[in-house]
Amino acid sequence: MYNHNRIEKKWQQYWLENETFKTDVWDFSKPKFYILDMFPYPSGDGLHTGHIEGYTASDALSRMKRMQGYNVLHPMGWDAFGLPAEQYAIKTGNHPDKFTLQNIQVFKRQLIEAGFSYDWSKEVSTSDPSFYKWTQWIFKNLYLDGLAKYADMPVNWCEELGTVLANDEIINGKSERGGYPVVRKNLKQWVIDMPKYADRLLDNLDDLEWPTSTKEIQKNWIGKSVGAKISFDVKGIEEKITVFTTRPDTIFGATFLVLAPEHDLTKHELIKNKKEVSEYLEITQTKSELERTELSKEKTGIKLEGLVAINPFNGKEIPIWISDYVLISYGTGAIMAVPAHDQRDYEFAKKFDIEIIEVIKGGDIAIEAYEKDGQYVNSDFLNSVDNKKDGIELTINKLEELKKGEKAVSYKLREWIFARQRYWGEPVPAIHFEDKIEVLDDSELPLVLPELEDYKPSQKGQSPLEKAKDWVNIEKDGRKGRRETSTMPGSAGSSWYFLRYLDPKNENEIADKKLMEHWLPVDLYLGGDEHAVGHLLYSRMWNNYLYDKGIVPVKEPFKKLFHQGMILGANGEKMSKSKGNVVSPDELIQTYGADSLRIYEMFMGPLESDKPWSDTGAEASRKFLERVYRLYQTIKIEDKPNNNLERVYHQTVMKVTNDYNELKFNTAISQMMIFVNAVYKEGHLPLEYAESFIKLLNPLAPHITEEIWTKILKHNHTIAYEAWPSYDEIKTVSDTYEMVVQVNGKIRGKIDVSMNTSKEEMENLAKEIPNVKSNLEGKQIVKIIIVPNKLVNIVIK
RNA sequence: GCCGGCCUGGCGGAAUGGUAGACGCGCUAGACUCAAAAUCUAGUAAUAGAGAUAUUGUAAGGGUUCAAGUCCCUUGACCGGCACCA
Repeated sequence: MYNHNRIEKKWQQYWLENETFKTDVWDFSKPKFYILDMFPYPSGDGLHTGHIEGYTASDALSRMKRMQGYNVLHPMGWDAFGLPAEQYAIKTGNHPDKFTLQNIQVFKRQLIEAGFSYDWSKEVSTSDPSFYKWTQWIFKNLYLDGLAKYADMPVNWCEELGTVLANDEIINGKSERGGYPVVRKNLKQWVIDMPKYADRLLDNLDDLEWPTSTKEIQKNWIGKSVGAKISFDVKGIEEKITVFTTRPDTIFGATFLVLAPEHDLTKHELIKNKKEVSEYLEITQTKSELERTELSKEKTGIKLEGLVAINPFNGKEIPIWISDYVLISYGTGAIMAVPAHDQRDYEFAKKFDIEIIEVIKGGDIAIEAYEKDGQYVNSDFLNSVDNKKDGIELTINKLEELKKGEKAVSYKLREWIFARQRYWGEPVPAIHFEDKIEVLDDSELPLVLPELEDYKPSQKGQSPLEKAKDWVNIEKDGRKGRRETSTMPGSAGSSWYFLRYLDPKNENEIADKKLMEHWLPVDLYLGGDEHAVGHLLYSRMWNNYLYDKGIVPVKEPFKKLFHQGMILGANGEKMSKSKGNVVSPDELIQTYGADSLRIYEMFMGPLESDKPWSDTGAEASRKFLERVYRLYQTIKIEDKPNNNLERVYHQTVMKVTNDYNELKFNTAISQMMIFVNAVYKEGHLPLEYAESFIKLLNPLAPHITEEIWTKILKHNHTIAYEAWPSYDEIKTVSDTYEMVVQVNGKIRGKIDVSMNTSKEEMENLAKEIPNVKSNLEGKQIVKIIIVPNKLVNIVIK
């Protein structure tokens, strides 16, 4: 039995005292490796098993890379501002300010006790003024460059949380935090113009080594559609109605237009049925987002009497309707409805008895809309065109000639709603003067969050900062103004924190340019997949923007991305307090030790999969480490070679090295187990192998290996920078192998032969095996397939 | 509805188109022990057989191939994302 508590404490202290893992970022003499973890928000719950999982993986890779001679940057910090941290504080009756600091202390202790090799001299916290000075500075620049705007627009309002929310913070019409209802509301709000970067965020994905699923999620979220904008004249008035459509070629089937309820024209004075229209608008406005998008519900709408649109090609009059199935936030907020070839328009037309004109043959429009390809009919100049692509192109060309339309793209990606009417965030560094808005000068940053006793959200849409009257009302150059009282969302600080680790104390810029040039991009970014459309999109956008400004030298911040899977409870369900299936890292470290916990979480299965927890499995990892420790105490370690172990040793070095690089820790561990089993069987261990094996195990079990390295192998300093073992690929293969003999693909025999036996010899040996012989009896050999150094397959008839 | 992923023993899982089940857990038997734990040894996909061996077997069905867990098609279950996006 080894005493994990004593050994682990001792080495954790040693690493801290000796600053073993402090990175000299200015040392450019070695190849760099920047390996980044998604930093946690410091809730009072402390670390959970999922944190340990991802952080162990990145830590193991960091430790190997150091031993391989890389200058490794492996930092950690705190996503300390934002809704999660603030909600947690409110829930537990604490002030977020001190509470956050307290929680950070707990997290840091836990990370140290797990044996992670972070360089704590690079620690950052998003709620620290010296950090958020630069968050505000980036915002200021976004504003000056027209990418941050104060605009009147429909936003997501959550009454319960007392704030607006971004689209990625809403799941199925409810707030991600707390699951409260969210409604659409028109409000003046700070937004960041994500759509402006939509194309680049899409195109750059091709160059990133990211999981395909994450790329797909981002592609879907950006939701690029190519089509056309078509402008319809409205009879008798100046205003036109512009619609966006991906199928301009179906325009001869457009039998009505539909406007979103929020569309400007719904308030036009020539509308005859104003009363009914405003009644309809009122009903739709009180609906929550969830109700409005209920798919199962029947379509509703109302016809605008007194206004008709004109088809630009044939002058046909087209009625105009309002319906909430058209969204103001997508395209132009108006569509041309082609009921014959769009199911939604079809349902609407059926319900309100509107004409349905078939323009593409192939379906039966008496039953349903036909949305596939086919020959054009009833379509004037398009009737002779035989495919969709040409039809669309020709239509757009004609529209352009008539000056009635043009090619257009539309995105689902919307503005990032950037303000929160909450206390715990970076103050937006802007002042509202009577005539205009101004952002603060660099010299006025950071704009420090005022201390407030009562920081709780109000339900009237006002920020708690309104209460800090002295702070809000200011006079500048003789003009009276009011500070913006909204704060920034949680994702603000996390959109650029990876830059700050390079140079966390720099007071003059985000980070020294030379450092950014050397260290960026992040070589490997590890974290959960729940940030696929939030943080991972925002930070890409900010980085692209900073690249455009010449501040950051790379377009994309994270070259390679990896998501660890979730660790589930033993019952296969997500760990949660209410289900009572949560396991606590503190307890596990106390019982089994950090090394055991690390080994177990890496051995459970592939890093990327969700895996259920098992108590016996955690115990088994402890037993493996015991077995290793016992091996070094009981087996004879001598400075002389052992041919019986040579092959398995080289195989182990090769497999462990390759698997670590690919984050396949489960198979690396099983190979180390195979090696240990082989050594026990042999009863003897050459010194070279003994030392190398401890190096191989060190990244996953750093404490026990440091102990063995110094106490048993008698070295007088840390193993952290010892050279990583090398292997000889030739020595990984034996000189004999088990040749498999198949008859018609079924195994009929196996025989040991020497490597590189000739094909003829292989065939002859195969035919001599009794069981093969009897299978061949009386049969005709059709073909013999020989795979050198592997197998013989005899095909018979 | 659209997009992506996944499905292998009792369990976690392993398998560059070439011996399915590595490694570990659990279980069974044995050694050690007064006994237990720990440790060690052997066994452990199913069916039949004392055994050699044979047959079946990677969600279901089909296909390609000398050879399929792996490639292709169809279907199903589960997980995730988006969803009245024109």
